[in-house]
Amino acid sequence: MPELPEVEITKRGIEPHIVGKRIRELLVRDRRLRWPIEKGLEKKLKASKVLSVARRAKYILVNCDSGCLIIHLGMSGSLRILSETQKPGKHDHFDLTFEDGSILRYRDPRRFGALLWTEDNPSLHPRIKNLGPEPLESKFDWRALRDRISGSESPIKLQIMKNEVVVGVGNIYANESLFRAGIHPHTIAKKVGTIRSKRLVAAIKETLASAIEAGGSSLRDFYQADGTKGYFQQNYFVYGQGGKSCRVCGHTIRSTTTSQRSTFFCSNCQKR
DNA sequence: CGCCAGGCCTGCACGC
DNA sequence: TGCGTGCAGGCCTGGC
Repeated sequence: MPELPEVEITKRGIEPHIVGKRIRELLVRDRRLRWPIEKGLEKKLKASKVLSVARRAKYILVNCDSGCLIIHLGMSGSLRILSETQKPGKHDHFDLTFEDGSILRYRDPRRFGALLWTEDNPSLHPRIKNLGPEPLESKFDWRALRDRISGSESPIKLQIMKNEVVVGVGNIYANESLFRAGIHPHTIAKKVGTIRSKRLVAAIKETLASAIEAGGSSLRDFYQADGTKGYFQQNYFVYGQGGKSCRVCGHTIRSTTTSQRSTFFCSNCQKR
């Protein structure tokens, strides 16, 4: 499943192949994504030019001269560049084809992803305007975190997974970041003070940055933008490691549930 | 074959 | 009653 590092890798992967190109057509095979692809989008995109590609949270923004495509990969989505026509698979729901013959192909077996469109500034789009800070930007610091969680009685793990607190931290990296910060996932958020807020922010940044550097670790169904398989490193400290020995201290990694999501932690390394 | 994973929006339940 | 907050439900399908 693409988390922020995978989305960033995908964005970097497609960017050089589509910026500056003119769109031949949008070919939609199945409109039924998380929100149906709006009717008539094909017409709006015809002969548009791609100006730039950006990322906000887990959304990929394809800026065109006629408006902005907003792409979300959901849990099983991927984008890749094809240099020539290839027979589409069962879950290849749309293609964006270019005048030079190349194709940006979207695949998403579970259809939790989305293709949205705005002719406004994309930062004003309803899906984007209420998002919290980007984890890798300097604006996301311990004060920003503390200001958003200081009143909360809910577990810190839930807070860092909330998009209003910080974007791009899904279940895998929430578990990993809390391990790196030495904080038990069920710690009540408002009990995380200054020192631990600093540690947690640093841990989130390190965890995400190193995953991006590694080329995007992920679950099975992630393909890199060029179509080769992702690295599938899965050398996580705690995520998916229930019952195994902690790589740092040797204690057994515990697994539990937090609001219906799987949670992993080392009870020796992580304190409440 | 039944269940689970995952992101994230929506709607409900709860407490002041 | 109203509001903020927390949390469960639902979407979907491949893989165990």
